[in-house]
Amino acid sequence: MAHWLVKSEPAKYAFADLQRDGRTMWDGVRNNAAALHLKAMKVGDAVLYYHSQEGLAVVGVAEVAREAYPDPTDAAGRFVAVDLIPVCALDRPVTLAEMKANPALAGLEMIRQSRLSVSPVRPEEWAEILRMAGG
DNA sequence: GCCAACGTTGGC
DNA sequence: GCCAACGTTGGC
Repeated sequence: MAHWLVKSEPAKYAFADLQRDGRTMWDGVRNNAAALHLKAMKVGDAVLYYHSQEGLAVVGVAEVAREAYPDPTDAAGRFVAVDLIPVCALDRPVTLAEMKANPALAGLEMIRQSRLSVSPVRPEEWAEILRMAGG
């Protein structure tokens, strides 16, 4: 099972919205690198949910419920969407500042390339972030 | 609000 | 095919 991290502006779609809805279509990705990651996702893969712009922290865990399919919001048909379901909120959010300050996370893709909205997370990085969350 | 990073576009 | 200009994202 692979691990991922997705970003969302909480003002647009927060983790609480995903918990309320029970499931969401992760659409609107218009970046090729991010789209490649979406295409690599498998059902059951675990996904960290990060709040950008406001919060600046990983706040929850989600799971891939449907693998990549054509994004209905992309008229050109070049990009894909996946479906996500909520798993749990973190006991404590893990902030970007904390992650940047942790040498164990120096290689984290979302830190190395800050604009990438969908990025892979290594197993040891996943474990470290959950540890920081108090889980 | 500013700016850095980075992807995309378009002229040549 | 190169590269400058431009747009977008996202942290600060």
